[in-house]
Amino acid sequence: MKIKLSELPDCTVFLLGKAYQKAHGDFKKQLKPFGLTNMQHLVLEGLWYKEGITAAEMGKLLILDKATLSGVLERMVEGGWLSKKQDPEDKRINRLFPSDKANKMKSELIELRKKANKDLLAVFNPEEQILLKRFLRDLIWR
Amino acid sequence: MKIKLSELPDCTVFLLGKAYQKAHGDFKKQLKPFGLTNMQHLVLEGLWYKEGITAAEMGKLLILDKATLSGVLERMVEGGWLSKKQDPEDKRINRLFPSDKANKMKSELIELRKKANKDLLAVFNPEEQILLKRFLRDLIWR
DNA sequence: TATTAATGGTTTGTATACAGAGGATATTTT
DNA sequence: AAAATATCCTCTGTATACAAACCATTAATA
Repeated sequence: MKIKLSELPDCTVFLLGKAYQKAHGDFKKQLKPFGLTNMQHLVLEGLWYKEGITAAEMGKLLILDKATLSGVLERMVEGGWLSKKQDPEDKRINRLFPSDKANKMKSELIELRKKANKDLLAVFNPEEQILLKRFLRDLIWR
Repeated sequence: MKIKLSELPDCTVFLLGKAYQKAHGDFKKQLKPFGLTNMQHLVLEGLWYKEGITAAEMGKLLILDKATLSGVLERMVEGGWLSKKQDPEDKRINRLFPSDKANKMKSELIELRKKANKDLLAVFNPEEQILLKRFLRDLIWR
C-alpha cells in the first residue's frame, strides 16, 4: 500500500514544522562551506544589528532560550566568531562582539541569507510573499 | 536602547522557524499531561493512519530522518506506546503497532490535535487559513 | 552463483531546544 | 543595612535533528 501524503490529517502544526525543516535544511547546506550553523549565522546577524548586545538581549531578539543561547555562544567563541566581554558596570552581563573573521565575511553572509530567502519564496508571486510573511508574523506575535 | 523586532532583517527562514517554535511549544504544553512529546504524538497518528507500518514508511510519511526516528521509537516502546515486530518475510523490517494504552487514548489525542490546530488558526479567517496551508504545502513539496 | 549494490535499521557525534536548578550579582523592600 | 527579589548566566538532563559510519539482510548484476 502506497502512502499518500494528501491523506494525512490536516495538521498545520505539522505543515509549519516541515516547511521550517525544509527551509532550514536548504540554508544549512549553503552555510556549511563557511563552517557556520544556521543558529550561529543568526547570532552574527544579531551582532551586526547591535554590536555589544548582551546575551539576554540576543535571546529576546532571536526569541531563544537562554540555555540554548549559552551553548551556541560558547561554540562561537571557540570557533573564533565572537568574543564575550564582561560589562564593568554590571558583572552579571556578557556583552558580545563580532570577531574580525566574522566582520570580514559580513557582506557575503548577508547576501547569502538574502539569496536563501529569495530562493525560498521563488514559488510565490509578490503578493503571496507579502501575505505569507504577514501570516507568519501573526502566528508569532498574535 | 530598546530593540525593535520590526527592525530585524526581513528573513522568512527565521519567521518560519519562530512560527513553528510557537505552534510546537503550545501543543507541547497540551501534550505534557499525557506524557507524550510532539514527535511521539505524531508517530501515534501515523500508526493510526496505517497500522503495521514499517519504520522506513513512517519516516517517509512524517518526513523524518531514520536516525531520529530510531530513537523516538525506542523511547515509545519503553513508554509502552507501541511495539516493534520483525517482519517474517523480510528480516530487515520492523513493523510498528500501537499499544492498548495508545488506542485507549486515540480519540482524545486526535481531538487534542484538532483543537490545537483550531486555536493556532483562530487569528485567521477561513480564506486565510486555506491560503496559509496552501503556502506551507508549496514550501514543503514544491 | 559470487560479487556488488541497495535497503532497513542502529549507533555515534555534534548542534539545537527547553525545563529546572543553581550561582553570582544587582535591585528592591523592610 | 539585612533580607527578600529579580536578573544574568551556566549546568544538567531529556528529546529532537541529521550526517556519517556501520551491520544485517535482500536484490541486482556480472
